[in-house]
Amino acid sequence: MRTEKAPNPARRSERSRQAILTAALDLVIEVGYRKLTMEAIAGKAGVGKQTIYRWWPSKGAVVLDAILALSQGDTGDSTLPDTGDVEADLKLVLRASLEEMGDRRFDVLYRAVITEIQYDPALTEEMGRRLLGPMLELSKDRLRAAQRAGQIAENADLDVAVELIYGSVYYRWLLGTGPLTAEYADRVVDWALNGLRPRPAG
Amino acid sequence: MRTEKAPNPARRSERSRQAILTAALDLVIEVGYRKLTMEAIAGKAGVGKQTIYRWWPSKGAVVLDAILALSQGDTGDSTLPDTGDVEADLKLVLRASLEEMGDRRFDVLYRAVITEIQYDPALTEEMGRRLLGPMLELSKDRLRAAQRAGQIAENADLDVAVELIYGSVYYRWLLGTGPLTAEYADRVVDWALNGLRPRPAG
Amino acid sequence: MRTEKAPNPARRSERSRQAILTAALDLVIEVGYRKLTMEAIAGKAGVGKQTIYRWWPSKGAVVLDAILALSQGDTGDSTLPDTGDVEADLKLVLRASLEEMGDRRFDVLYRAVITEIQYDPALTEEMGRRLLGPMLELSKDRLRAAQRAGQIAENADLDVAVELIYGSVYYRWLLGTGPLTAEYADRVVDWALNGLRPRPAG
Amino acid sequence: MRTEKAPNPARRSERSRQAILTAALDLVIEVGYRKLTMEAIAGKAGVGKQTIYRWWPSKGAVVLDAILALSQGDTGDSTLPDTGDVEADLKLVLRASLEEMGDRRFDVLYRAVITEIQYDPALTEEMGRRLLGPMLELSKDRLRAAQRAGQIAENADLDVAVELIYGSVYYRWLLGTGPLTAEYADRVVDWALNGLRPRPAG
DNA sequence: GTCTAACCGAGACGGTACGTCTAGTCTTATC
DNA sequence: GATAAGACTAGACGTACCGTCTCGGTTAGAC
Repeated sequence: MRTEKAPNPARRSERSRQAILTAALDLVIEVGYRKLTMEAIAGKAGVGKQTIYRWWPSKGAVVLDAILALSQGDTGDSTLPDTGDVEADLKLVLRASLEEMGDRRFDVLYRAVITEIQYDPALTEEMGRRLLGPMLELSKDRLRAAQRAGQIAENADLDVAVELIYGSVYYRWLLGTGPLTAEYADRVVDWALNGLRPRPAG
Repeated sequence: MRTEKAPNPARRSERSRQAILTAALDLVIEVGYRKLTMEAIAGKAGVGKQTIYRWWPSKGAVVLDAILALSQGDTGDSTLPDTGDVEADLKLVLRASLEEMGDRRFDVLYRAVITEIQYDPALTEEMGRRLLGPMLELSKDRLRAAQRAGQIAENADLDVAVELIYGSVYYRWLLGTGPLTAEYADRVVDWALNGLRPRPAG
Repeated sequence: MRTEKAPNPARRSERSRQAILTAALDLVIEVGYRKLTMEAIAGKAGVGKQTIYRWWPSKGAVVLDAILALSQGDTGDSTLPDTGDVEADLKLVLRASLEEMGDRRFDVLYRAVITEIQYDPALTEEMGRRLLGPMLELSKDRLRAAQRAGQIAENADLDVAVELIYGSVYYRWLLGTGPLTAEYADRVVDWALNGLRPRPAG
Repeated sequence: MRTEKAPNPARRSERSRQAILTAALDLVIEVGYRKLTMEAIAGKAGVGKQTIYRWWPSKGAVVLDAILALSQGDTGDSTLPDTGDVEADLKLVLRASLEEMGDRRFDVLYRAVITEIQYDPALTEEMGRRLLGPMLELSKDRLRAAQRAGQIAENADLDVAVELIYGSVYYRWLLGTGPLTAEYADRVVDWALNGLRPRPAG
């Protein structure tokens, strides 16, 4: 049996933890994920390397934690806007997402994490649980409200619906198959919603 | 002025080129992309490192080339099946894609390339031009045929349509937000197509 | 002015002191001096590292103390054997020394300390005062007795004499220039004594 | 069987070799052996660490090589002075040795190597073969000449003789049991030679 | 059919970062 | 206040690869 001699979290230095996350964030934005090194993080944070390795298993885990600390509360318990017009609301939200993706800092950060989760199931799970899951859930909530309002078919598959929408923009963003414009966001929402609307009796 | 002293492609050793691509492919599947090294490729291919650097700028470029060599002809001039039933045809095609994604070798290889293009615009361009573009075009061709057959609305936005479909499955595949089952492929096609069908007049 | 905040020796834990010295001794013999670490000593002694640093300035000081505790009393107030035959007595003593040097535990321990005093004058002083000085003194005492017995010249330089003898064996032992056999001990005593004997008048 | 993939000495960079030895020498004198690090040597020599590890197994091996390179030729094929008076000649030589030991650079360097050979048999062997052996041999040669000249007994044990002499001064030097003065050198030679002289017949 | 420049395999090189280890200090809770 | 425990900053360890740079040894047009 494996007895790794786990460190005692009660003794953990909050000051160091903060310094590491902040340094990681600053550096990944400054030099990019590929050129981000544990040594640089430790140096900038004024921390021994061992302190990083004690609490995180990898560079990717540090950066994911840093991002999560950043977006903490963003999706905490908020909801999407609900003006009564689901199409307008979704377009608004999606345009905001695209705008984020156009922000260099967001772009660098999220590409880093998404790159990393390709090779680390534990990170994938955490990413899904703490970031992507809540985000999709928000949209599903909005669609559910639309369902109750009769704007969307009773039997609509909301899981698929949100993935149609977000999948499209992530596809373009990650694979670079086309420009990420607000106009594109609108078209995606248009055609995705088009299939969700209640059918006239018949 | 930049005088790179470009190598003369006429003198390029075809034997070495093949050995490098084969070695890269074998190794990336064997040890994963992260642990793939230029030295290992050179060693396995029985080739000097310089020979690799002479013809490729980076590890990612080698692997992309290796993949492209693999899938050469796959999408060359073929078309998607056309049984007259666009829904069935697309489901068939999408199920096949998901099956590929479930194949460890494909999975490792494609994640490697997609990871890589996040940090290299030149690779992104090549990937889009030689792999993703043609793939999307095939589906659009099939949808155009469906349009002609009246199964899909005249004004349907086919660019968006194919990205709704492929975006969904790539989203799940890359972000790990859910299982990639054949049943899921069907649901995606169902709801994506649902919005594309011609509306009854009025 | 230097205010080191010296610890209060009155409160020193005798139990810890013993445990540390014992652990140090065991470990240095087990793994060798180079691989001996303060952490290992602390761990084996069931003692905090700080407790070691509080009472000893360095690893070498601990080991020297451990050795001194070991050989405590050995040279305390004893004398060398005196059978009346100074040559035989010295050979006996020197053979015993060589035998010790052949004992792995003694060897490891003493090499450790001798290594250490090369870089620490305080340790050198302590080593000389508590270990080497008394040892040389014993031999000088025996030679003085031989002088009184007329076996050794009145004017013989006893300081030099004992260093001729011990210097030879330490030289071989530390520099590895030849085997440390009993026969070698005899030859050393033979030729060293040879120059010390009283000259026939003239 | 062990196949370490040995480097090819033919390809060895002489420039790097020299730079490493010089840097090691400078640094060991500057900061002492204990604080000498491979990284510092590499840095000062303008060399990758791997280049050091490729050709030397340890820090001690580098320093020994550096010293050997220094004293190259010193003992190459030279002989000790021979004025006809063996006592005077040996005193001269021994005083010179003591003077060296008083030179801080020599002192630091030789203590480093002697420290090191306590833990590395391979270094001990090399040290003996290339440095100590030749040195002792020189003195033995001089004593042999004295034998031929009738100043030393026919049956004198020259191996023991030189070790009596050098052993004494190394003992004081390494164990710090007394001052290393020219006067001490004289006394050592006096009493060591005293036992070697031919006995008057009878 | 030579010549000769470019490519080739090999691998040493100067570097950078890795992840581990230990030093010596600092912190916390216990006795 | 000394202690056991152990987290902390610091920095060297020895290894792995990077991408560049020689080295001879082919090898393929140009003469």
